[in-house]
Amino acid sequence: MFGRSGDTAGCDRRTTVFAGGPHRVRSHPPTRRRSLPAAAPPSRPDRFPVHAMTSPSSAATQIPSSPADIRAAFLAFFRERCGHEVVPSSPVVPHDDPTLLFTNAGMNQFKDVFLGQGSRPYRRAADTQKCIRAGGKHNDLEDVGRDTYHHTFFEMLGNWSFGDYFKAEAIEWAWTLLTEVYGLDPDRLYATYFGGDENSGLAADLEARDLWRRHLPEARVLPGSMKDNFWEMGETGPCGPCSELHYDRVGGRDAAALVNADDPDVLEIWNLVFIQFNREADGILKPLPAKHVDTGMGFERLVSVIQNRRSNYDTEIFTPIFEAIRALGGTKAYGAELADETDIAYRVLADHIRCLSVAIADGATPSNEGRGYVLRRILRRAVRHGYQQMGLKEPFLAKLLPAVQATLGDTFPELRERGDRIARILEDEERAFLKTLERGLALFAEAADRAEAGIVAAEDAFKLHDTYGFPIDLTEVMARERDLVVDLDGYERLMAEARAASRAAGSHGEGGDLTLPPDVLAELEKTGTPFTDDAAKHDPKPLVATVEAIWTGSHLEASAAGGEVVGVILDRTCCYAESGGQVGDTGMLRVARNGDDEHGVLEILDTLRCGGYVLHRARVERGHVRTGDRAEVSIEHRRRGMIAANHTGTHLLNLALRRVAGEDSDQRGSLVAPDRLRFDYAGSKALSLDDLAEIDRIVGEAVAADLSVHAGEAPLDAAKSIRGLRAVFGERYPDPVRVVSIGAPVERLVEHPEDERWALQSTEFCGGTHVAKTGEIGRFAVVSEQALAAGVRRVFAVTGVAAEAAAKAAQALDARFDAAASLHEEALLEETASISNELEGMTLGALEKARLLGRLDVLREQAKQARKKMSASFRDAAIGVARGLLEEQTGPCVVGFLGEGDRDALLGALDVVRAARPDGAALLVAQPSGEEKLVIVAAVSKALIAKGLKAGDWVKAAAQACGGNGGGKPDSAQAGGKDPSKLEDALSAARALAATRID
RNA sequence: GGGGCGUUAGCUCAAUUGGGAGAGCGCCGCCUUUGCAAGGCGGAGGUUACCGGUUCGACCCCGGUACGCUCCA
Repeated sequence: MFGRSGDTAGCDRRTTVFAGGPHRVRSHPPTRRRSLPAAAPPSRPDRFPVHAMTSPSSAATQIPSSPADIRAAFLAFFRERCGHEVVPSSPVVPHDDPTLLFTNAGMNQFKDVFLGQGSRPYRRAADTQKCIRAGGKHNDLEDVGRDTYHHTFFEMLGNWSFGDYFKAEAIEWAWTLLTEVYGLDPDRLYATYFGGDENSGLAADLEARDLWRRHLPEARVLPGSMKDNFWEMGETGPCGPCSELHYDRVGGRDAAALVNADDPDVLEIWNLVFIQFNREADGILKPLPAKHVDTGMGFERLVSVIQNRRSNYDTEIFTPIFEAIRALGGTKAYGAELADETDIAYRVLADHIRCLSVAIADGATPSNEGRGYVLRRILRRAVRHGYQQMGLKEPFLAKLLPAVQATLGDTFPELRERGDRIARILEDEERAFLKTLERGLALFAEAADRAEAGIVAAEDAFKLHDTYGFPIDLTEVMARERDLVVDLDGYERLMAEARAASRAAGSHGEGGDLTLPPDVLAELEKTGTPFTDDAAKHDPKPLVATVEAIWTGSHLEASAAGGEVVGVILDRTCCYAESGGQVGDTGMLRVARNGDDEHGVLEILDTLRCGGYVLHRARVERGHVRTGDRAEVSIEHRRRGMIAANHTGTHLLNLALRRVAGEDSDQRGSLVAPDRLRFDYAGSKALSLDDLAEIDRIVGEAVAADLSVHAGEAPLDAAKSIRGLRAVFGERYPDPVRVVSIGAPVERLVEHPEDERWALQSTEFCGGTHVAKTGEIGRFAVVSEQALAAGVRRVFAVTGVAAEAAAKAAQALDARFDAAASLHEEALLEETASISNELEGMTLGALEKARLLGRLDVLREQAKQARKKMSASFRDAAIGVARGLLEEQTGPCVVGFLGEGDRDALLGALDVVRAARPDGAALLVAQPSGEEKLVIVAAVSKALIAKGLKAGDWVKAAAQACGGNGGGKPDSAQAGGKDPSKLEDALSAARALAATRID
C-alpha cells in the first residue's frame, strides 16, 4: 500500500530537494486528490513497510514525500531502528491537567514521568502529538494567517528517553533521520547548542557541541543563549540544555548569521531537550539521577522543508482545505500572497477549522470560559474572516470538516468517529455568533450617531467589544463605511485598564490550598519519604501509622500544634484521597507517644492525593503532632457509607443513562459526595420526564435485585474489550486497571469479554469505594437535570437517607396542597406564596418536583382568581362609599375615608369622583386590610391647581398628620401614613389645607 | 477567578427625576366584506426572573441569588 504513489512522489521530490541552486517558490503542487489521503498508508506504524528504513542505501530512492508518508517514516524510524514504543497522541484537551489549557507540546503526556510522579512500562517512546497553541502562555492565535508558519493547531513529532539513552543517541538519530531518511541536504543544516550562562553559573554544553561536530563543520555548530537553548518546564522542576537543528531553505551560502534571527528562510526544525537538572525552590540547579531526552519537531514545517515549499500552507496538509474553502463559493482561488486579505482569510480558515475540529473531537466545546472560551474566540475569528473577506453570511465551517477528515482522519480517527458532533457544534456556535453580530450592528449604529468630529468614541468601541462581543476590527470597518474613524488609542487604553483590573483580581486568593508543589514532592522523595500505602482504603478499619511529614502549605515542618490546619503525610492510611470524583474521607488522627494515649488529637477535614503521597488535611484539636509519631487513623464511617452508596449509585445511573440517552452519552465528569451525586455526560437533548422516570426505574430495579458489587484488577487491554464497559472520555488509565462491576464478578468478565450479557450490567474503570450489595443504596432518585454547556448535561441524584428525606418532603407538600385547596382569600394567597418559596429551595425527586410544580400552578391560578375577586370587591366597596361622599360633600373639594381597601381600590374610586367633579379636587384615604397603615391618594383639577392647591402638597400634609409622608405631581399624588389611629387628624389637615388654598 | 450587560404579556421590545405597567405582532369575540386579503371595535393575557433592604410608595435605588450574553485572567 505504501507502493505506487509513494514511489513516484518520492522520485519527484528527490529531483526538487537535491536540485540545489536558487530557491524557487512553487506556486502550487499538482494536487491530485487521489494521491492524497486516500492512497496514504495507514497511520498504524506496525503496518508501515520498513524496507526503506532498514536499508539506508536504498533510502535515496524511497524518500517519503506525502505528509502521510513523512509522518509514518518518522514513527517507523524510531520504532524499527531505534527500539521506541510508538504511542498514540494524547487528547489535545488535557482532561487530567487543569494547569494547562491545551496540550501544547509533545511532552505534556509524559509530564508526570519528568516530575518523577509517574512511570511508563517503556523507556523510549515516539509519537505525533496533536498540539494547540492558543489562549495560554504560548498564544499564536493573533499571528495565524499573517505569516507562513504560525498555527493554532499543529502536529509535533517527538521521541523520548526516560532515563535511558541520552545526547549521543538523540543527536545521532536526528541526523540520520533528516539526512538519510528524509534526504535533506546536509549543507543546509545548522545545529545550536547551549553556550553557557555566567549569571546562572552554567557551563556550555560542549558534549552536544562535539557530537554535532562529527557531522557538521565547526562554523555551523553554533552556541546559543539561555533563552534559546535552555529549556525549563516552569519556575521549578526538571530542566536542561537543548540543542536545535535549523534548516536553510535557500542553500549554497553561509546562513549561520540568520539562525535564530526570525528569517523565514532559515528555520528551526527540531529541538532536542536534554533534561539533566532539577531547579529547586531556591533557584539552585541539582543534577538529576535519571536523565531524560525530550524532542519535538513541527510536522507542518518539516513537510514544507522536505517538499521544498516556502510556506507550510503550500503543502498538501493545507491545499485540500483551501480547495474546500474555494468550493464554498464567492471567492477567488488562494493566491499565496502574504498581505492579501483574502489569502490571509484562507490561511486563517484552514488553520482554525483544523484546530476546532480536533479540539471538539477530543471533547472540548466552545463556551464562555477557560479552554472553551479560547475555542469560541478561534471560531469567531474564522467566521469573521469568512464574513468580511468572503461574504459568507451563513454557517460554513461544518462544510470544511470533510477536508480536515480527509487530511487528518487516518492519523486521528476520532475526527471521523465524532464527525456528526463536531459539525453540529460548529453550526450551533456559528449561528450564535451571527446573532451577536446582528445585535452589534444595531448598537454600532447608535454609537456612530453619537460620533463627534468623525470619531467614534473609545468608550463606545470598548463597550461594543467588552459588553456585546463586537470585534474591534469589525467596528473599524463599519466606521470606515460611514466615513468615520475609531479612537483606537483610547480603546487600547481602556482595554489595558480592564486587563490590569482583571489580572489584579485574579492574582490573589490562594488560601487553604495544601497541594504539594513539584519541588516539595521532589524534596520528599529525595529524603527517602516512602509513598503512602493506601491499600487499606477499601476496607477502612482503624490502623496505626507513622507520621512521615507535616506540610503547612508553604514549607515542611517537624511538628504542628493547637488550632493549626496542616497536611499530614503518613506511611500508610485507610483514608480515601479525593480522586475520580469521589471526595476525600474525613476522620480522626490520634497520636500516641510514650504510653500517653491521646498526646495529640487531629480532625481529618479532607484527604487528597499528591503524586504518590496521600495528604490528610487535618486540624490539630488537642496537643500536638510531630514527624515520627505513631498515630491511629480512623475514618468517619457513616459518611463513608453515604459516599459509597452514592458512588455505586453513580455507576448505576451511568448504566441507566446509556440505555435511556443512548450509547454516545459518555461520562464527562462526576462528583460523589456524601449528600448527593452529580454526573455530567455528553448529550445535547434534555431528558424528558419519561426519561427520568425510566432512569429511576432502572436504578431502582438494580437496587431491589440486591446485586453484588465486585472490584478487581485486570490487564488494561483485556479490560478494555469487555462489552458494555463505560470509561471516562479522554482519561488515561493505569495498567493493570481496577475494574468495578455490578452483577458478574470481574474475573468472569475478563474471561469472556465479548459476552452479550455484559452489555446489560455496569462495568467501569474505577478506583473508588462502593457498597458490597446494591441493596445498601436503599433508595435512588434523580433530583435535577440541566444543561451545563452546549453538548454537556448534568444530572444530580440522591440515594439512601437523602432520597428518603426527599420522598418524605414531597409527601408533606402534598398534604399542604390538599389543605390549601379549601383556603380562601388572604389565607390562600399567603399559603400559595409560602409553598412556592419552600418548593423552590427543596431537594425533591425531579419527577415529584415536576408533579408538585404542576399542583402549584393550579393553586396559583386559584390564588390569582381570589386576588382579582378581592380586589374587585374592595374597589366596588370603595366606589360605593365615594358615591356617598359625593352626595354629602357638595363643594369643589371632596375629602373622605373609604374604609378597607388597597391603592387600586382608592384609585378606582378617585376616577369616579374626578368624573363627577371635573373642575374640583379629591383626597381619599383607605386602610389596606390587615395592615396598620393608611393609603392616601389625591387628584386636583387644572383650575384648582391654578389657585394654589397642588396634589403633592395636599397628600403630604395629610400623610404627615398620621405619621407618614408622600408626594407626586400637581394633578395626581399618592401617600401613606403609618398610624391609622390618627385618621381624623389626617382628614382635617387635608380639609384645612384645601380651605386655605381655595377660598 | 474578576468586570460589563441583560431578564417586563405567547413573541419582539417601550416605560422621563421613584408616584395608576404600555406598544407592535400573535390570540379570542363582534362588526364590515359575496369570499379572500385587509380594515374597524372590543377583550383576554403581567408575582416586571427570584430573595431581601431603603421609602408613605420600587419595573426604576441598594444588597444577594439564579439564568443568559459578553470581555478579561
